[in-house]
This record gives sequence, C-alpha cells and structure tokens, in this order.
Amino acid sequence: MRRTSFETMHCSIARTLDVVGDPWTLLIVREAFFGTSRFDDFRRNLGIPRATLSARLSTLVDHDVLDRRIDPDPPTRPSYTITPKGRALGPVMVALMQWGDEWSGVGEAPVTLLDLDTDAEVEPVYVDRRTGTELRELRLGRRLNR
Amino acid sequence: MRRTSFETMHCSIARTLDVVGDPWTLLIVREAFFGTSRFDDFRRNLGIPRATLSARLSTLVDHDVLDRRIDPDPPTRPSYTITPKGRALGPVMVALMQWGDEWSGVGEAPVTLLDLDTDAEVEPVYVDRRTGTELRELRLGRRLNR
DNA sequence: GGGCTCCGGTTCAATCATTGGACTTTTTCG
DNA sequence: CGAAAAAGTCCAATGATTGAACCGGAGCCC
Repeated sequence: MRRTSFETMHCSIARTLDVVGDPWTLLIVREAFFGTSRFDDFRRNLGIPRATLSARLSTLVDHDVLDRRIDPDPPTRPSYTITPKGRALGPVMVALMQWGDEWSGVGEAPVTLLDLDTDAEVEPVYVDRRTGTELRELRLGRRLNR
Repeated sequence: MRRTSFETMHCSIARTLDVVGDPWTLLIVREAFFGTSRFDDFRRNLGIPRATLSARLSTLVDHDVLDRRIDPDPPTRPSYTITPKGRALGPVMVALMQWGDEWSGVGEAPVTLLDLDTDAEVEPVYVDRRTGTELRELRLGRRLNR
C-alpha cells in the first residue's frame, strides 16, 4: 500500500513531515544548505542510491525546497540549489543536530556551527520571543485553534 | 533491500534521523509528548495501522524515547510514556511545527504553544546563546571537528 | 461461571518503496 | 576523435506499509 499522506491532517508537524519526513530528505537538504549542488556530489557525500536520490530531488523541487536549473556555461549540468523555503528548514536541522549531539552517543559534537561573517561559534537556543526565557525550562502545552 | 542505517555516519543529524527519521515516528512522539499513553489512543488519534504502530512503539522503547510499563491497577494494560530523552525532542517538533505554519499553506496556525505554568502563549525563536542574535539573521556555516 | 466486549497486539497477502547493479545518453576533456 | 564522467533510467530482489482478519487475556454483567 502507498505510504499514508498527512496532507489532510490539521497539523503543521504532520504537513511538514509529509515533505521532509523520510530518512534521506533532510540529509539532502543539509547538503544543499551547505553548498552541495550537483547530483553526483549528493550521491557521493551521502552514499545514497541513484534512483532514490533522483526521486527525492524531484519531490524536493516539486515542493519548492530546492531549485533545479541547468547551468548555461559548461559544464552544462543540472544544479540543485536551496530556496528560501528550504533555507527555512535550518532550525529543524539545528534541532536534530543538537539532539544527536546530546543523546545519540556520538561523543564530541562532530560539527560546530559558525557565523559566516564573524567566524565565531554559534550555539542556538530556543527562547520565548516575548519574555526571552529559555525554552528548556518551560513546560509546554498547546491550545488547538478553531 | 533494508533501509540504509545512518549509524556509522559521523553526523548528529543522520544519527537522529536513524531514530526518528520516518514519517510516523515523530507524530507518535508528539502524541506521547502531549499525554497520549495507550495503544488504541495512538491508533485513533493518528490513524496509523496497528502493525506499523506496534513496530514503531517497539523501536521507540528500544531507543529509550518512550517507556513501556504495565499499569498495575485495572485495567491492566501497557502504558507508553515519554522519557527525558523523548522530551528532549521538543525543539525538533517545535521547528517542524513552525515550518509547517509558515510554508505548508495550512492557513492559520492550527496550534498555539502555551507555558503550562503561566498559561501564556509562547513563541519559540532560536537565538545565539552568546550574542542573543536571532538565528534568522545569521549566515550559518559549519566546522568539522576532529 | 459463561459469555460478551474491549484492548493490545500478531498474522496474512497485496502493494509500495528502497536498494545495488547494469545500462544509456549527453557532455566534457585530453 | 576517443575516453571518461555526469546524470539519470531500468531492472530484479528484498524490505516495509497497509488494511483486514484473527487471537488471547482482562474486565464486566448477569
């Protein structure tokens, strides 16, 4: 049977997972985020099978997370670049990375984030926009709208 | 062929996706996060097939994201509750939710987050711990450690 | 106690997705 | 020109998901 679609769920988490909720997709987005743009570079960096990569790139382009265009000047090959919508997945990747750093027994964090302008290390933390309180200490609940 | 395991990748995102990188898992964690604990409640709330739910719950328990124990008092049934390791996935779900709110065309945000103590609305934003700069405005790079 | 229902699964066949490898086509490079 | 690389497609084999049917123990009801 076909994988269940979450489109109809009235839930933003479900709808996001409908786009990026498979094992490979966010790794592809990660690569694109940090500059990978060519088919074979994705393939080599990730070790993903060609057919799978081809399928994922197509749906990412369909969802406007990546942009596919042919470079006019040689080498004349497709180039996959991240869109604003794709770049907005940064926080998702940061959150996944921090959880892996802390809980997956990877040891020392494999990657440190940097501010590209100042070259300083960056440590993202969630705070409440209004109060500035760190989210770590908040007990979160939810209210269903509508 | 079996789904590729990301265990050996020296990357925290990949290792996290090895645990929660399939379409259903994070929805199950979301349910557990907000209090669902019984097999049939997960099934009804999500519309997930029994066999799939059974498999996912098992791996989540194996990974110590959920805790399974039998309630001693009747009705004597298994109860799945979220662990600290599972609760630490909160930021991942927040990031997914915010992206869905903004980019998935869901309309008004279906859910508002609340501080359970004060009942005030909470809007989580990522800032750099050191500088307080919002992550949105940063151009992010990475440095590979080791 | 006997039957009924509910809950939490397991089992099954069908279909879908993923994988590794072989193959193709176009482009680039020497 | 000839070789090699890049970007896919095609294929058979194997897993994973799905919906439906089945199952077994715990409560409940008379």
